[in-house]
Amino acid sequence: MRAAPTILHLDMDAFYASAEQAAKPSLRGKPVVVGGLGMRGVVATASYEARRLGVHSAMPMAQARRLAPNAAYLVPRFALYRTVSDQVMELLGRLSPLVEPLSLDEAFVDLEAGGVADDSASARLVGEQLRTVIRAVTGLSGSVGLAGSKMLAKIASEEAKPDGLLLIEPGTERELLAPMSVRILPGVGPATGDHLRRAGMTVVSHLTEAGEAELVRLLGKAHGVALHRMAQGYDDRPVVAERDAKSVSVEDTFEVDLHDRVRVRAEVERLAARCVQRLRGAGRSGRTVVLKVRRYDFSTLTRSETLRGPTDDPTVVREAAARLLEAVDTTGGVRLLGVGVTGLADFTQEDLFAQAAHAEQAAHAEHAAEDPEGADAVPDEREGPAGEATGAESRKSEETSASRRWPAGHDVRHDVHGHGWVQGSGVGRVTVRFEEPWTPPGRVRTFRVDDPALRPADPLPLVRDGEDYSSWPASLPKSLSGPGPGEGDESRP
DNA sequence: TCTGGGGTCCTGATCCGG
DNA sequence: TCTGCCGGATCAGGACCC
Repeated sequence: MRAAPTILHLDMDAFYASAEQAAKPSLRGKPVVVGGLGMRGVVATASYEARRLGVHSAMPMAQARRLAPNAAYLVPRFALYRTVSDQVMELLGRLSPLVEPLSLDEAFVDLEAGGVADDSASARLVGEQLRTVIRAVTGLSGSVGLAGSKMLAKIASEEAKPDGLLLIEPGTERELLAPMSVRILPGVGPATGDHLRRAGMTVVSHLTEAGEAELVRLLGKAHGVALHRMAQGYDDRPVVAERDAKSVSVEDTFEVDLHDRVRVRAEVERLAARCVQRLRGAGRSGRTVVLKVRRYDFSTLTRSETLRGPTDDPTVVREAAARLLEAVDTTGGVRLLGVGVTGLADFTQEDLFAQAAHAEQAAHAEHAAEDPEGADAVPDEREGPAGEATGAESRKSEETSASRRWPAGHDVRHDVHGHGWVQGSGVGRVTVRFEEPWTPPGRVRTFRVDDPALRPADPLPLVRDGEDYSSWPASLPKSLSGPGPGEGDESRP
């Protein structure tokens, strides 16, 4: 175990919801819920105001609406979140070459590898500066955990939330962990948590007392050994800067269960095309095609087929997925379909067999009728912000064209009233609130959905004319053995 | 009242070849 | 030729994570 707490874990607070509040002044201080708005949507992120009402991630949207009927409900805008995430990751990259992003809003940083910290004091200084700079650049708050390992750094940031920093001093790990719920350990979810609880183990100290042999007996080799180590605070997983994806998949849950076999087949073909599009976008090919089917009763099954070589040919993947579907009983209804590819290889290793098959097929039929690039993966109406977030929704739900063109929360611009966002739409009308991230809460107006003066718009940056942090963290002491940083943890760059 | 989408990793069963 | 053993590949499912 390393001595110094120089692994940093950053976790942006209620990221999607906070970004929406930053973009929409009228929502600040109010409960905001971001997630799928359809009948079968779930909560992706709830603002802290909404959490106080009992709303949390992964909760069915219908339940959230009952708990917080007056909250603002918005569809996710990944383009905006990715922009903010890129800004944050760029700042982290200035601290160290070893940055491991876990998602859009979370990452590990090895500060020692970056030469910016080698003890508690210097690590804390970097952490506090980072929080300050992130707030200045993005307008959002993030919580920082610092410890000697990834597991503890993550636990620390969790404990620091929201908008805080916690450093776990070396030597204090075990007593800190001892009284905590077993659920804080990575790898302990609902099932394992239940399992352990039935064996009388609810807190971390119970795990260390039980011993490795007992945990292996209960949970199996890999899980048992790993958990026993984690419970003692041991975790030597390194921060890994880049890791290759091992699979690519797409899936859709349908607003209403599918019963028509023809429709099911058509959806599988569509998903296969989308999957290949993503695969090609990543410059990869894959060898194993996986079909996923969730039935009406939520039981899920997968079927897979391994080809003789990696492929990125839409025809090959589509046909494999179709074959797999033939072996699945879908009577009773299908709730979800998914198509994935694993066993990824580099794009250059073209599957000769598939190439030959495709060439042969092309020779037989003029394929003007269908586009092998997967044109049917592109939603019918691509104009406007409805494209990315709700393209799939629009085809499978009964939504009106109004809600398709004007998704809740998306930005718009009006010739007369300026920049705003869609508060709601329906029965031929769209309601817009006109405000910008740096204005006071704005006015609400309603228009016809086909008002020519109203157009979709790109998100605005969340911060305007921020301070210049382009030289950060140059002000940090390069020589860590020198006089060292000041005691204050609020030293601004 | 229900339970998203995109991933990772592990386990156990089965098959196959040496 | 038969049998047993072993290891690798494949397949399906489950748990977990954000």
